Amino acid sequence: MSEDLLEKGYEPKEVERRLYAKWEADGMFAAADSSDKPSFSIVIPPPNVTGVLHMGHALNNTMQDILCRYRRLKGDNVLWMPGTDHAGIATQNVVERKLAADGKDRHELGRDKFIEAVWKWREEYGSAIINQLKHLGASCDWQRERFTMDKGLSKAVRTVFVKLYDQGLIYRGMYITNWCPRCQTALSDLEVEHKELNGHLYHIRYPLADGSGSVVVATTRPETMLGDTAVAVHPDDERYRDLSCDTVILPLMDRKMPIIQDTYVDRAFGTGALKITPAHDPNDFEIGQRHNLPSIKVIADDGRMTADAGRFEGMDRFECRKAVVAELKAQDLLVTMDDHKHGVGHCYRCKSIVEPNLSRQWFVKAKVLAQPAIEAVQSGKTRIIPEIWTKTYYDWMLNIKDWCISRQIWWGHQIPAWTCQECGELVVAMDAPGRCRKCNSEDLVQESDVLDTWFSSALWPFSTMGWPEHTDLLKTFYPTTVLVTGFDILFFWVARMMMMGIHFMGEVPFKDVYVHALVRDEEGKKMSKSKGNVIDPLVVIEQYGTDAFRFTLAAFAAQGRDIKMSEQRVEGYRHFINKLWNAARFSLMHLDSGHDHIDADHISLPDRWILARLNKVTGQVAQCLDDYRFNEAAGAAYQFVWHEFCDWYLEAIKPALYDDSRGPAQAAAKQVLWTVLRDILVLLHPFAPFVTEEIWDKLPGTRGSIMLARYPEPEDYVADQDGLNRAEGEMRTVMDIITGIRNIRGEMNIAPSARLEAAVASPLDDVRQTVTTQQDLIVNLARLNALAVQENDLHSATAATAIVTDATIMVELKGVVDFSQEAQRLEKEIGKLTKELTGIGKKLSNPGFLSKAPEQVVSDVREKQVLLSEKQDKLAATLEKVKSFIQI
RNA sequence: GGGCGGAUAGCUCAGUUGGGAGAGCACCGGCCUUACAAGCCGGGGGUCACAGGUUCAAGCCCUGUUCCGCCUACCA
Repeated sequence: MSEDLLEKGYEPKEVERRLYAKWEADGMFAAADSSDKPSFSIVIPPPNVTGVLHMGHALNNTMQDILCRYRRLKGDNVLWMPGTDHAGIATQNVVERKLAADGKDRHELGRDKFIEAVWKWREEYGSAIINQLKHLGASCDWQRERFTMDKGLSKAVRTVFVKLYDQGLIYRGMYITNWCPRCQTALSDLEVEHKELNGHLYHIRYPLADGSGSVVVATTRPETMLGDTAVAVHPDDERYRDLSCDTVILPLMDRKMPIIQDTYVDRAFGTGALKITPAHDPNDFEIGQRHNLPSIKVIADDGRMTADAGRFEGMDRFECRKAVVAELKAQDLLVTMDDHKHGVGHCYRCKSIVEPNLSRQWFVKAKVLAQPAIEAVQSGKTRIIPEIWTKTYYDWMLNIKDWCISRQIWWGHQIPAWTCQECGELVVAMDAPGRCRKCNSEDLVQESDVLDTWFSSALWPFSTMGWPEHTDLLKTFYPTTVLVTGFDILFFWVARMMMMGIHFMGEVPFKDVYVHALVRDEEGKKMSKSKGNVIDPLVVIEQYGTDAFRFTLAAFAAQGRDIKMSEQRVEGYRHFINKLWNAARFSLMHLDSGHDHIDADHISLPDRWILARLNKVTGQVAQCLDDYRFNEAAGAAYQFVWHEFCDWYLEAIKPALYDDSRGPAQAAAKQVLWTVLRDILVLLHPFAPFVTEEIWDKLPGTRGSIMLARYPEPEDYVADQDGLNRAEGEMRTVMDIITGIRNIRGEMNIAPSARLEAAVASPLDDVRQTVTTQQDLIVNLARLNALAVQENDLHSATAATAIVTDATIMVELKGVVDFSQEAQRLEKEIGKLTKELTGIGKKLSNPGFLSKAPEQVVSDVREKQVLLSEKQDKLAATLEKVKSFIQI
């Protein structure tokens, strides 16, 4: 017996800490810069440096880790590139809040000091999420960890910016953008969250300048009228064709402005007259450009009214709205005020209501970059899985708008552009130019804006591998094999990586994109702090162990469906981990050495059967993982280990293991047990890395980490493949017989301790032979006294009968049980058969079925009908006997 | 407004070319059978949302309806 017996229960905490440290120390996660092995690479979706591990991270990284560990076992050179994102606005907000707690704000500190404070903050707290990933078991190549603000990545960012600018794909200009008055920065369209709010639609009368009447306009934001510079109507609108005057007077401001005609106006909405505020509405801005209208900015960057708002100056924008409405009412210019539901943009970071605002910003001409990114997916260079997301991807890419990349914050990559203070020349360059190239002045000032965080993330697949240098790493691992990500950042991130990767590397950044679902709470709601329904993965890990948690995530990760997480489910998989542990514990009691050979001449039916099953299941699990069907992979492994290996195989070989007189048969059983357990560990390792490594370490005959093991291949076991395949059928018969007897026992409440007499009858020679050779096994697992094997059914009035394929089982019950129970049991069984036979009969009496269904299907159904009705007849005959016996 | 997904056992969900409705948990009955009571053995339970259609045959394909959920959008 092995000396390394396992403890009675698996205690994950200590094991996880110890093994992870060892893996890291031994460099088990390290990728080779170049290698003869096939390459497999994943770049991690870099978590925000401010982040704490949530369920989304846990799922996302568990999947990546399963793939990486699996590919290592398959023999690949695996790179899992880790890192974090500087998360511009998010991080700045966090640090600002921290300053505010000390009664300070960033403007007091100044830009340089503030950035210093952010770096300091990052040093202190920024590795939190990395440590949490380690708790999850993530096998990232930590030596290569990157940060979107580190030196190399910053260089990549500047290089890309300069190139795109030189190529005319980046430009600067005054445009309407989404503006967050709280964060005081522009936001991209994607960073705005639209929520339906109950507001009002105000109808306001604008008098005609000649006093002959008025035009009524409708708006949801009356305060913006202070910045109106025109009223627009549709050119074909009859209502406004014959106005006596083409000028109106803007109420409250007494400003004359034109009535213009533009086809943008929807005649059916409101009154068909649209007030135009070029400085505060994106559509109005475009109309304004078309008609050369002036823009008057009445809402300042901080959300307060400007001097151009006249007497409303200094008011908050919402306060001003009330004031404007009140004045309009007083002047009898407010025609109606209707309830109106409409979408309102909110800042995705601070949830403030976003204000469309006119400002000078930098943009990327996205359409040019999008086209090749569309084609790459169409041609299959990049596959999106599940495929359903390709349509979403196309839709967005085809309608893509220019990407506003400048942000008016301090934390981020400062835009590498300088303006000459003498002549106004704009210089875009990698580094600060010493002099103006035009006027030679030394007085150059760098843009204060920084880049959108997603600009640097877009370069992640190649910037982390050393680009713009031509590194071995890039050669070996770019394009990456697969990107694993949630659909919530499909546009933010995936689409932009596609664009940048193709543009700068000339190749797609990843061959596959696996898009997984969201993790929700038990009721299917999104987890959020405000709802208080957040389940902390670290708490789950603490309570149930990492392996149980990972297995749960994998088992529930069906493609295209959100996961509802509850602790109860994790508990179920903890049981599984414990089951594995105990199975290993049992095995180790009987294994004292490794085995590189199986004595095929002495292996038993259960031995051959479990090898055949292992063979199939390893192939199945591998195929599922290759197809990103994590739940099926986990399910197949679970079913095999628990319900085939533990429930049947281990029970079946116990007699051989305990009986030393069996010599070669015992030896063969140990060889098979060792082999199957070894491969089960490897099979499960990607899902449950810790417990498998811990058992591996205790398993005699294994050397080094399980991470160095080889994933089992079909030809690994015995040469006799036919024998293996036959074993499945033979074992099926044996198991059916055992289950049949157990069923009688259970249904009739016969104590397990009661040893029974049973007989199996079959007209088929090979069935009888199987049963005869497996007599001991059946006697043992069905808890019999003796088992007779015969050709013809033996009708006993005092026996219970069960019928399985090609065999009849009889269990003698005389003196054991009350026979009325057996009559009831038989009636129930016959009832089931009758129901099934009715369905089959209907089918077979349908001429359409007989003539049109494939021959195979028809004959299968016929065969089944014969089988079932034979069974029914036998049971009916038995029932008669039992009844007559009762009457006696 | 446009688009997408879901509706299957009490609960959570699988169900990949249309051909015998499954799992886990929960529930009921019986077991401390020398790895495991975090276990073992057995069992009950479903008009596959609704209405049509295609087909010999539909949980699966088509059309429509209802109810959830999500994404997206410049109707002031």
